Amino acid sequence: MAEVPTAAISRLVTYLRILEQLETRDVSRTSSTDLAERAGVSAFQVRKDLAYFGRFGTRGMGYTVPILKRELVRVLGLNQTWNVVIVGVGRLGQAIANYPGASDYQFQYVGLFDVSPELVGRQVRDLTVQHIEELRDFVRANKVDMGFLAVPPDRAQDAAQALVDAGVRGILNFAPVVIGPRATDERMADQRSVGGNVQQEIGDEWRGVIVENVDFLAGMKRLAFYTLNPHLKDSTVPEDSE
Amino acid sequence: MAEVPTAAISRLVTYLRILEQLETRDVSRTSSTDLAERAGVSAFQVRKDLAYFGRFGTRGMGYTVPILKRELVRVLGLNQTWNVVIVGVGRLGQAIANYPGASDYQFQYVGLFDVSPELVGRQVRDLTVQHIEELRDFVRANKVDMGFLAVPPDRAQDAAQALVDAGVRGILNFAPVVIGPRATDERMADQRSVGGNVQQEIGDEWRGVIVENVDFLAGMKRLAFYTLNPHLKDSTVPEDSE
DNA sequence: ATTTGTGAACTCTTTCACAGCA
DNA sequence: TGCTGTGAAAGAGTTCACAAAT
Repeated sequence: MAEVPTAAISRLVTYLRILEQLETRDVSRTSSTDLAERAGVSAFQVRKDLAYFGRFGTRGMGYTVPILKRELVRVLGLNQTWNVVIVGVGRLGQAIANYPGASDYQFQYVGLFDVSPELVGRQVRDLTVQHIEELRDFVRANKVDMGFLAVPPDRAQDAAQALVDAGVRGILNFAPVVIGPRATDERMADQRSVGGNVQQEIGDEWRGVIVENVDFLAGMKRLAFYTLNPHLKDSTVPEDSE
Repeated sequence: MAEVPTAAISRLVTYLRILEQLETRDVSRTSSTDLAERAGVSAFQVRKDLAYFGRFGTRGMGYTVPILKRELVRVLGLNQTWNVVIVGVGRLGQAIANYPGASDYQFQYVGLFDVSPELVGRQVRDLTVQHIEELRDFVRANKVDMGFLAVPPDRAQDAAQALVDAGVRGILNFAPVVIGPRATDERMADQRSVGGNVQQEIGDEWRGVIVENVDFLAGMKRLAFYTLNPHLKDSTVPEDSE
C-alpha cells in the first residue's frame, strides 16, 4: 500500500542530518556514493529514496549540499512551524523538553501537561506545567499539531485518547505500550449500553492520526536478542556497495 | 539475508509485553487472534512470527500465557543478566538510568560514564559517575555486555568507538547520528601514516557488534512527514483481519 | 469445532544494469 | 567520462488457504 517505503523516510532523515553536517563544514557538493557511505546504506538506495520525491541532482556532477538539504527539509515538512505539547513531565518528559535540536526545525513546545500535583504549576523551561484536564481546551485554543507522550505505560492509552479527542493529528509515543483506537473494556461497555454500533463508532476519532513510537525498552530487548544472535542481523560492517 | 525479519523481533517484544499484562490480570489463555488485536497486527503475522522460533501453542486451544511468555523471554535472551554501562549522564542519560522497567529482565546498570567535571563523582541512582577514560578497564573488569550511548551528537562516534574498543558487544545509540566503523578523517590519517592497509584494518573491531538506535529527533521528523502525508502511512485504524 | 502451524502466492522493498545528461 | 535517475529483476516479508491437531 505504501508507495514510499516507511524505511525510506527514516533514511531521508539521516541524509538530511548528514547534509547539515557537511554544510557546517562548508562542503558544497556531495554524491549518492558519499551520502551512502556516511549513512551506512548503498548508493542505489540513496538514489532510489530521493527519486520518490523528485530529481535533485545533476548527472555527472552529483548533488549541491544546500539545494538537496532545502529539498529534503521541504519533503519532510520541516519548513513550517509545529506546535507540540508534552504529556507526562516526569524525568523522561523533562529530558525531552530540554533536549537540544527540536527547535532547529520549528518544533515549538507550547504546553506541558501532567496529573501529578507536585508537577502541575512548576516551571519547566519557559513553560508552566498544566493539569491534563486543561489539555482539551488548550489544544483547540493553541492550534496544537502534535503530542509527545511520556507518561507511565498504564496511563498511556488514556492520555493518547485524550490527545486524539482534543484533536492532535500526530502522537510521538514514548511509552512501552501499543496505543491506538483499541477499545478498552470500559469504553466498550459504555458504548454497548448506549446501543450504538460499537465496531464503527469506537476509534473513528483516530482516523488520520499518526502514531510514531520511540520505545527505549523495546530497543534494549532487540539489542539483547541480536547480541545473542548476531548472524540474524545485517552486519554493521557491510562489504562495500557499488 | 535475514532469515528472521527484523520487524518480527520488534513484534515479539510487543507480544511479550501483552503477555505480561495478561498475566497480571490472571488471564491464563490467549490466541493468535487475541494477541493480534492487542498488538495491532494480523493473526497470520502473530503465528508466522512465533513459527520462526518454535511451536508454542496447541491446535484448537490457543496459547497458555505463562508458557508462551516463558518461551518469548528465552527467545529474546531476557532470561539472563545483562551488564550495562551508560555513557553520557546528562538529562537524557539520567532519565534512562532511572526509567523503570529495565531491571525487570535483569538489565543491570553497573557503570555510568561522562567527561563533564560537574558530573564525574556525582551519585546517580546507586552509582558514582566515572570519567570516560576509566571505561576501557571497567568494561573488561566487569564483564560489561552493552553500552547505552546518551552523549551529544558530536561526541557519539568517539564514545561508540571507545565502547567497541573496550569490548562491548552491543550499543543502544540514543544520539541522532549514524555510528559505526566509518573511519573519521583523523583515524584514516593515522592509519595511513603507519602504512597499514586502511580498508582492512579500520573497523575490524566492530565486527559482530550490534547497534540499535533509539532516535527521538528522527521520530519527530517522521511524525511531521506522515502528519503531512497521512496517505503514505498504513493507517492506525486497520480493517479487521482474519 | 476450533485454532495452530506452514508451504505457496502475493506484495512490497531493495538491488541492479543501463539509459540519459552534463 | 562521470554520476544521476529509473525500469526491470531479484529478494524479503506478509498474507493467505488449508492441512494437522486436539
